[in-house]
Amino acid sequence: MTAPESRHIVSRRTRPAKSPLSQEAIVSTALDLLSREGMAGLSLRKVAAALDTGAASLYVYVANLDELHALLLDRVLGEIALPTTRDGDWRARLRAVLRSYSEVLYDRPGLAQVALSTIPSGPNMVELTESLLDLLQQGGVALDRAAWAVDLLLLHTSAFAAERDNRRRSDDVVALHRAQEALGSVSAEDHPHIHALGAELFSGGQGRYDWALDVLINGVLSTPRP
Amino acid sequence: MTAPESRHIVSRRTRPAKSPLSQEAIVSTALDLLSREGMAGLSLRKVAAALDTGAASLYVYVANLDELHALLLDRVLGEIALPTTRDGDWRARLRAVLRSYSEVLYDRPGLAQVALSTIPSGPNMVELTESLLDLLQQGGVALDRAAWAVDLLLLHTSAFAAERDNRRRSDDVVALHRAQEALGSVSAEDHPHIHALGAELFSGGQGRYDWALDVLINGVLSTPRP
DNA sequence: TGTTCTTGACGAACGCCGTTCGTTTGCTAT
DNA sequence: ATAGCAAACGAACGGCGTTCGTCAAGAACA
Repeated sequence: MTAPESRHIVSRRTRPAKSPLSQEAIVSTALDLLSREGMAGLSLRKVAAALDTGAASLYVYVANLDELHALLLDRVLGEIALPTTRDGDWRARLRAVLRSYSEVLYDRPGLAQVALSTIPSGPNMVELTESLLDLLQQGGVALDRAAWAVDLLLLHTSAFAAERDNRRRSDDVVALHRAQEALGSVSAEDHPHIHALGAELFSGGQGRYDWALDVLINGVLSTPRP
Repeated sequence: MTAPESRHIVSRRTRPAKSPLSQEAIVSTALDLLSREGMAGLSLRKVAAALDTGAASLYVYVANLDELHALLLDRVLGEIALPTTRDGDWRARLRAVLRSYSEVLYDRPGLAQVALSTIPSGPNMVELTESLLDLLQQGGVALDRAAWAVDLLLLHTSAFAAERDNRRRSDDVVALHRAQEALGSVSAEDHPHIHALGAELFSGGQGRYDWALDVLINGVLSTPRP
């Protein structure tokens, strides 16, 4: 018997096996599917099937697909390793948090796109935001500037993860090749810079990410808010 | 009679009215639909219907929906106002080009997302890339650094446009409100920075964009490539 | 205990979607 | 005139998110 609160979601948990369907169970199952097949292979119907029920049943716990996406995102954000100390190099810690954020997104194909099309408000996002604000503060960034900087850093990192994610999709491998050919075969007269660069335009993996992050941090440190 | 090339797509243009269906016509029609209803209201079936035909007919000129998206994107990039002079303030010109890029994406709801999930290789993208490389060069940025910077600037601007785009969707207006409440009601003890910021976390429209762009430019200028 | 009320579960259906297949149509070149 | 062939197209396949009406089971109450 559960507590006899006047009236509230009580969700008979008293059943033994065959998990009684809950938002948690739905998100967990969806996360499984996501890790294995990516966003493309994630649908309410498939999640429901994995839970051995019909899609309509999910709507008791989840308003719609978008909400499920947001829940997935916040769940995943919980895996980010947040700094446990305030000693030493704040910049390294900031880099580590953002790298962790990036990896966590990248590990779930398509999730980075969700991060870019969702306004997150889950508890883990709150935690992450607070951590980043603190790190910037440690770096001497004033709080109002840090507010904008956090948004910028997260936006950039999400976009970077999404780009990396795209490049591994087999469709886009073809597109990448097309792009390399298109940019590699321009005339030296019409497009001297591109011509001079050649394959350089597509170079750089991890190094490029690190550089971009330093660009942002340096920029934040040297650009006061209006 | 058309030129008697041995064998090639000849596409009987000899018909008078009722446009004979071509990639150009398809992209134009899709662009109409896009501007009016956004990406959400854009489907091969609707484009085909607007052309008074069936969806299957489009596959002669367009490999699939993704390719149509890429074609749309590059077509739209053609509207960007590229600089016509190399005199004066290169920074202002760079800002103007990127602002133009951003506006052009923002005017078509959902197109910014496409820019983030497509590896573009169309002629207008080539032109834009060359322009940006040139602008950075004018600012004294070495070519190899500029190559990475162009990618970073475009990625950031696309992401920013996508974020702005999201915020206007009615669904996300609700989500935004939820986020404001979630961040506005945290305890001062657990999350002192967020608490101190309050509504500040959501402030800033154009000013925020301008600041972010300056962050990037300053960062690029002060961060050498490894 | 018996009866009503509430709410989770769920099958079926609606209206979309991208893409494929097989066929028909109409021009071109022989 | 006819053969060849690319374009056009109708129909269908399998998938999707979401809604609706119904059913069943536990809760609340008499």
